[in-house]
Amino acid sequence: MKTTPDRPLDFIRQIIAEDLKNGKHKQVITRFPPEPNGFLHIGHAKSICLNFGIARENNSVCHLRFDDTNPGKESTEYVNSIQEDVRWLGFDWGEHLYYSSDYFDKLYDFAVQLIELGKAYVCHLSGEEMRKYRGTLTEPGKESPYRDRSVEENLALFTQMKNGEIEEGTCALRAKIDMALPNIIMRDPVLYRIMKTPHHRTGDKWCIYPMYDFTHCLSDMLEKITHSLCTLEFENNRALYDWVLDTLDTPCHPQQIEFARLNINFTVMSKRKLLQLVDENHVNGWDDPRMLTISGLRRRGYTPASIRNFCDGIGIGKRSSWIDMGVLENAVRDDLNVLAPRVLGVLRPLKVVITNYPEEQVEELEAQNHPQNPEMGSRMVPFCREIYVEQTDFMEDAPRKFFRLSVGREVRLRYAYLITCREVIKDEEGKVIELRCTYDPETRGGSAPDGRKVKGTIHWVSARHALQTEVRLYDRLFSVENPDMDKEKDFKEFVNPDSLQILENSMLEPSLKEATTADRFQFERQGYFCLDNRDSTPDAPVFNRIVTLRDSWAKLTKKK
RNA sequence: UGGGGGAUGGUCUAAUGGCAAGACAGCGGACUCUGACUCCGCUUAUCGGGGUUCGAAUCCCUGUCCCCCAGCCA
Repeated sequence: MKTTPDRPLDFIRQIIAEDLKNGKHKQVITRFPPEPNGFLHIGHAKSICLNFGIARENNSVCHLRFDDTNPGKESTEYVNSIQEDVRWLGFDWGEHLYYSSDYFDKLYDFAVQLIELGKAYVCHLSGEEMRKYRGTLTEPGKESPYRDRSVEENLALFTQMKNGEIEEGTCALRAKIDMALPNIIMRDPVLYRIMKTPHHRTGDKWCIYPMYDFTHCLSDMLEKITHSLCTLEFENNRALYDWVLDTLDTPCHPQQIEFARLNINFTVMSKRKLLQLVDENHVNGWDDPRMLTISGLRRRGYTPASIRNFCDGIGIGKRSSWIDMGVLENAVRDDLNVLAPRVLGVLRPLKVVITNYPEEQVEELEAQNHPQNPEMGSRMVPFCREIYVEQTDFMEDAPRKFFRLSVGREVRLRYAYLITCREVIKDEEGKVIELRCTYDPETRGGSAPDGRKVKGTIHWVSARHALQTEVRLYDRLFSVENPDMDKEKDFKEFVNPDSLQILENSMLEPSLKEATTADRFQFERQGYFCLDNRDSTPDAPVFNRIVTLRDSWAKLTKKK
């Protein structure tokens, strides 16, 4: 993994480098603060790589902190999946696992302090009323009639709130700032609300819970975070972050810095929308291989390194941007190209009978596991009279540049023989169901002693030895670049109906019987594949296509 | 409309007063027992208008466009 980037620092790393250089900080501490209310997705991966990456580059630590201040939406199921995902991505928080809920006692004390300072009050405005009092973008708000309660009264009321003596929704603790400020966030924001909901960690202990803006800055401060990195939509909240820390006169004051969140085209990124896709069965769960959740990517076959490389490659900036899905796909290809052993697998089989090959004969032919890397060795693949080739590798009326099978044309069977197509067998409906070919016994291994050039090489599998499997081909989940763009239509109307294609009759070379869920393969000329970690069984293997190979032939034919 | 941010090829990122660079995409070519990989070449950008300066993507003024904020969500 890269620890010293060979490119210029992004603006956040520049700030940090400067802070270190001028002695503002001796070491940096960052944090990744997910709310445990859903599964992590590729957008979180960007933040994880940033925060843990910065810590690693500076020989420091990044805290994992669950921001669990809204018990109705949060659960330990999510806590566990988030830890698994961060670890899988290759990061380690060491001893530094924290929960905002660990700070509830301290947070409560800080709230009391604020009241004593005359900087917070208990407000009995209803939600509806509070909205009216808040004003609008252009008009200032009005002060709450409860704003000038005495410190004693506020203290007493806040204690009652804490003790469960007040019903949910009847009042809330608010900061006393300024109802006329143009930044609406600062118009006496709510700090604590009553919620008689048990918490997944603190149980029934609390019936008041602190709001994000109050919790986050103080949690950062308690953990001595130096740089608190978050996304752009929190820019307005920074004023409140700073206000809380300034008025409480805390021993340290972390710096919040905002960066642009990740957007990728042909997908949606918000937890809310991902949840809808799951709940309404547009996909099969959070870990559906078409989902850009970490668990979905893992199941799809993406490597942690490919996701890290992707995140490092897209950069950190402040302008909202859209990354092309192709960049993500390219990141796995790059990684797998080096790592993945090559095998032969026929996705859509077409039977070929080699008429001049002895009926009972079987040959074992040597095949390289990775032509660019001889150290990965070789294996033996069986060959016999009947084989399968890819349906798309045969064409009846083939154009001149189609370097594959057609009557009268000669191609090379990868690592095997040169064969020539002699005859096409069709069923009653005219569908091609079999090819009759002859082979040249002099070309064993794939090269012709007379030196004749054969342009096309195709993959094949011995019919007698083939491993028959299910293969799942995935395509982009949405058929438009930005599913959210159309305000008239729901984003789910743009789900790509062909995003999952199941092939039940694929024929793979027999060595794949040994495959495990840890393996990833390149099916030559097709793409990268792995065993599905959920549905595959030893008796009925299921392979997922991680990503296709680049296909300049497909590109060419599409153009015409 | 008040406030907070942002604008560099098709996309993303760099250049921090001194030759606008890289990646992805695209196009063309070389190589090839994977139409893959690799390699070579090419097309394409500083939001508009003023100003400061020998020199501006960068500094100043001005305009335009885009994003965020009116949850007792985070």
